[in-house]
Amino acid sequence: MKPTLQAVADAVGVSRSTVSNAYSRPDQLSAALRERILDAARQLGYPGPNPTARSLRRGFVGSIGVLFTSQLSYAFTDPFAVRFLAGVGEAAERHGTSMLLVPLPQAQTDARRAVENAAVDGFCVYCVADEEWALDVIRARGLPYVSTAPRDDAGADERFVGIDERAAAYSAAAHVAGLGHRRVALLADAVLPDAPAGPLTLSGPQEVWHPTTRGRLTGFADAFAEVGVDWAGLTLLNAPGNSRRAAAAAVAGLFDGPAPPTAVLAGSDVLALGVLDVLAQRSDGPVPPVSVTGFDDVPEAAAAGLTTVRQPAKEKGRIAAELLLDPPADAAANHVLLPTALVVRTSTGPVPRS
Amino acid sequence: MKPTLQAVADAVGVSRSTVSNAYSRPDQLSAALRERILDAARQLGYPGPNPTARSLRRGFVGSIGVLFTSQLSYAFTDPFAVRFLAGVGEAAERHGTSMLLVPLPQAQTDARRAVENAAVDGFCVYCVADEEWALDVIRARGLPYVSTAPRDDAGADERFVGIDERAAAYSAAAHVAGLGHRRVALLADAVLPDAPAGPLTLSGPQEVWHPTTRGRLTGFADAFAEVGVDWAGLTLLNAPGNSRRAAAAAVAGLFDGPAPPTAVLAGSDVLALGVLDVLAQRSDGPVPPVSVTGFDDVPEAAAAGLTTVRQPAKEKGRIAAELLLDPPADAAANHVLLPTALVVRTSTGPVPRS
DNA sequence: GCACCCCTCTGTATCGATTCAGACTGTATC
DNA sequence: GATACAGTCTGAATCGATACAGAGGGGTGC
Repeated sequence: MKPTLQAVADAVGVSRSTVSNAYSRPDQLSAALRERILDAARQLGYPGPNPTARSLRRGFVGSIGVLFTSQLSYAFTDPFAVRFLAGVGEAAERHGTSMLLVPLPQAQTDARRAVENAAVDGFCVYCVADEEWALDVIRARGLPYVSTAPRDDAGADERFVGIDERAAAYSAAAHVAGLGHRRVALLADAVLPDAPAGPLTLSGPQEVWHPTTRGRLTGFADAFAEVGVDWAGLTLLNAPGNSRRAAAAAVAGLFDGPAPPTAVLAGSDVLALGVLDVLAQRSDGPVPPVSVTGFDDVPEAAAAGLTTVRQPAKEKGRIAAELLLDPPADAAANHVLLPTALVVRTSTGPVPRS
Repeated sequence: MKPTLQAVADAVGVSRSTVSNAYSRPDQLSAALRERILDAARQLGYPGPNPTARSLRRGFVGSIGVLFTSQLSYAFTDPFAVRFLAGVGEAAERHGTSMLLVPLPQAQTDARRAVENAAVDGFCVYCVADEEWALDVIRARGLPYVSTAPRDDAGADERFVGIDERAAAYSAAAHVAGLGHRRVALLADAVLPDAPAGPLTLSGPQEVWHPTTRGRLTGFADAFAEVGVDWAGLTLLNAPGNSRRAAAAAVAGLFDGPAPPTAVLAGSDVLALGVLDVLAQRSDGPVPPVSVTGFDDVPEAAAAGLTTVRQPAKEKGRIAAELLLDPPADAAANHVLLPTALVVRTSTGPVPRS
């Protein structure tokens, strides 16, 4: 039987309240008595107030949840997610708050249950898929949250940190279009739920499922529309799972046709790197170079010479947590749009003369 | 006022127990009543049993803590730590358990408090510094834990997952020694607490502070002792913080003397990569190449051509969590030693003839 | 000398659930 | 027809703390 606060109280001969105060409100009792209590606690092996009981009574937990709407293990595989987590961790650390990483089971019901059961004071929702149901649960629990994906029906007061996905993507596509590319493939994760890796036909970017992906593809499309390439003229590829492997699977056979694309615009660096992997392995004779762009500017991108759109990953995490832990009084400040920048490296170049 | 379980009970006209059972033990009531209760709950906006209250009564929380005895943000910066976390996450996911990342404040007292206050069922202790005090707290709380650093006074039944640090380090050093190197520098983190970056004099590896570092340096020393280079003949460098920058600071000026080392053995890949950074920038005329080895075989190591000792990072995390969540009946199986392998790449070579 | 206040400490109510022994009903067993 | 038993549901006890009003004693101001 582990000693309780009551046991310490009995040992010292004071009331339970006083022992509690010795731990949580030292100013409420004399220093001498406090020392006696702490000594007795040490003697008894009392490890301090039970965190769970304390949370129940106090009404808060002292930790924030980070929700990935996908495998938790994914979070550590994706370099962008890792940097995001680093930012969250930094802010949490500063506030003396812990981070709870909540894995979501595959089954919808269990996943719901997981969000319902998480002992946290709020959530940073990092969306890699549809998250509406999760937000419903969080709202029902009356917990605050910060979202990182644009949502169509977001209330004005809803806390959000993100970027202008469309404009950011536009900048990359405009760069590629400016280099003369007209036969172009767009590669992205979560274009449609449950679609396999490979080509996909949609009547327009507005049909794209995931809001982040939708924003980026819209930006790509807009830039090419301006140079006379409409949506139907672009090749759309789905790469479910946002991994190098998924990218490789998605572009399989892409360059073997009679008029292969001269550029691939990817919705993330990870996908772009996957494409570069594939291109690097195509050493079957002299092939005209293919331009590739990514998105995020993860650390690996620089080494690979990848042209990409930089967004401040760590900053995003930091601000998300900050918005949760220390919300600004001004409601407008709850909606943060971060800057992005096109980073041109060696993976893009002019269209080769064929 | 958020609805409680009692409110739902009142609405339906049943006892609190029955509502509780509707959520936690569906077999304890008729399906019809259960539906009525769940409906009422939905109507009232009751989000399910309060996790904290549930944990208090049930006696467990459903999450495990991961303790880094350093800045939490470090955990996401160090590629080895990230892979370790990925492993923990994988196991946690499989067990439907959440992971709580606990940031430790600088101040000793606050750090103690943080471990005392973490609402978890057990700890994976990832040590980057002295952790004895943390283990004391955890034991006082009566919580199970898994350690990943060798401890001298570890009980036989103490759960542990790690590698044979000495033997692993020995293999790297023997390789370098076999290449003919005799003027060698050893570079490591946490050689002594609070020591600045740079050279350090110790009478032997047994004086090294951190047990992991101690094991590795002992292995290095053993290999060189066998070829006639004793401890005093080796240059010891401290790189506090285990970062590329720390490595760069530690080796500053190292190669400018009359008889610079021809090889640097680092206690981690991150440090080794820092050394390679420095060497790459020394383009001041033709310098004889310096052999460098790392430790861990993080993803970046391969790209850099770094000779290193591979240890299964993700596996380590996975097994640590597994040991915690599903301890083997056999006490001996609580002590897991993982295999390591020397991976020879291009960063090591024979001593240049001068 | 009285009123007032501050400093310490106590006692009770409360946070929101789960547990478990039992009450009650209806059905199967012999 | 009595006994046993399975299936449902209830009530009180309990998990381990914190909050808050207030009691009691000593000091201060006037």
